[in-house]
Amino acid sequence: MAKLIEPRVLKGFRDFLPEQEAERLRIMGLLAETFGAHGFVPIDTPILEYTEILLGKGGGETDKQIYRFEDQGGRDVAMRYDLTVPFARYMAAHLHELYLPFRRFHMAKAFRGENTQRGRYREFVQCDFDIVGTDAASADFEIVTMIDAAFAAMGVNDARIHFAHRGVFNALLSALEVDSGTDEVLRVVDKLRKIGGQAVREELEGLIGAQAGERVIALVSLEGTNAQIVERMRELVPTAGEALARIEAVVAAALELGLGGRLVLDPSITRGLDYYTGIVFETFLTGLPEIGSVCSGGRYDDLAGLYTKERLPGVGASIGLDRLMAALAEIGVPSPGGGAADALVLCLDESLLAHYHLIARTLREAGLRVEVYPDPKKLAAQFAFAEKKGIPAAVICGPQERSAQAVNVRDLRSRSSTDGVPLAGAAEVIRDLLETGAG
RNA sequence: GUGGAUGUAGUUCAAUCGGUAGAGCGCCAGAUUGUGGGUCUGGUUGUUGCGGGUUCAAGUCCCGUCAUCCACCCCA
Repeated sequence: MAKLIEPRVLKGFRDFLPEQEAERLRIMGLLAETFGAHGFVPIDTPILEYTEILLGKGGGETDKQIYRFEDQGGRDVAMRYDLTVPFARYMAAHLHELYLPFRRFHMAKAFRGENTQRGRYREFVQCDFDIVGTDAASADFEIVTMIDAAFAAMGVNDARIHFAHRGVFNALLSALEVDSGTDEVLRVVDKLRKIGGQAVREELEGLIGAQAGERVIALVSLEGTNAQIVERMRELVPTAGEALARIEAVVAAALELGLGGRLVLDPSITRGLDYYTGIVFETFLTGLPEIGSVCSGGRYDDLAGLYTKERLPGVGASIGLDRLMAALAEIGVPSPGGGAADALVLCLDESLLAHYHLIARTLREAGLRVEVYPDPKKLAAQFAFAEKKGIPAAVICGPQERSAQAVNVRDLRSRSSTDGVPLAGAAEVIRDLLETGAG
């Protein structure tokens, strides 16, 4: 016998069992609905791109993590490591077939060859949504409401959207006459919550000197209500008028729409990525902050500058679906679950197979999801199968019921049967059964 | 990529100084061939992640490797 190949999967890549995959599809469905309700349209792009398309924008670290190889035609190709860069190429390629402002969403897998950790995989699903072609505060705020609506749709009431504005930070740095190593400064500040104020102070001192470091710390440590923080920012960085006006507009809109409590102005949010130029977001679950941001994004003033001379400003964010689901599983946010089907037609006698499929079709026509068991196994085994698969009802029909044009309906949760139900009335009996169980 | 921890039955976990790998739960069969959650009886479960090495003898010690988790880095 040939030696068996071990059925293993690569580090950071995963198989999904039906229950997990169903849950993922369910959440993606909820997100698609939410996005659609805001006028966002779906797109897709290839997983594989010419390497030159993907490099260049990301910067050194992402370049190292990229999956790259030569294809069968000798082309230098790479797998997308996020959805934003391919989207930039997409906009440059199709600008003339589209319209502005363009709102799109894109839920798909991305790949990074970095080290794994809980909620961090090498193959992961991102759910991106962006509004391209406008600088308006309305678009910034719309992304906030979208994040809020998306988490609400998923049944997560635990999410806090932290946001800040790059402009405030840049204004402070230029007032301090820091013009080199600003990326470094951003990265250090980004770690504030993680490593603490003292560690950040020390690192900043080495980068830009003690005095400038103190001013930066003063800005990023601000706490209080959103309005209070804006006031203090105005005092600390008087030259950041435009950015502050944008922040105020978003804060005011959030207050008016009643999501003030879930939107937190947090000057320590900077985002390491250097293409952000305006507002930036990170979303945390209050029950599990250590898993990191489950939805991040921000405003960029030129999305596709590498591929077209058209200037395309935009704002968007991305939900890390795998990380989010890992977090929800850990916190224990219940998912409605729901069985694979509503009812299972049992098999008592192989010669009745056509009748079993007729019963199934009748029930399906009444709107139920029905599965037919193929083998005439012991009833106990068929019940156990249904239970394992999460099917709540069984339809039992032997020769006697068949001649009476009836079936027996069994509630697999209460283990009680309703015998002699006319076939025409079976759907209703099952529907009642489903409702009592749900309540 | 760097540093650290972990890896034993389907699952949760045990195994002393290196000395025949065990238990609960689950699973299978029967009491009960058309109605399974109870009880009883019997039974099953292992390349100890994988590959080498040391040893009379390795789950245990050593080296390598794969995977998971933690930190750094980066990020969703």
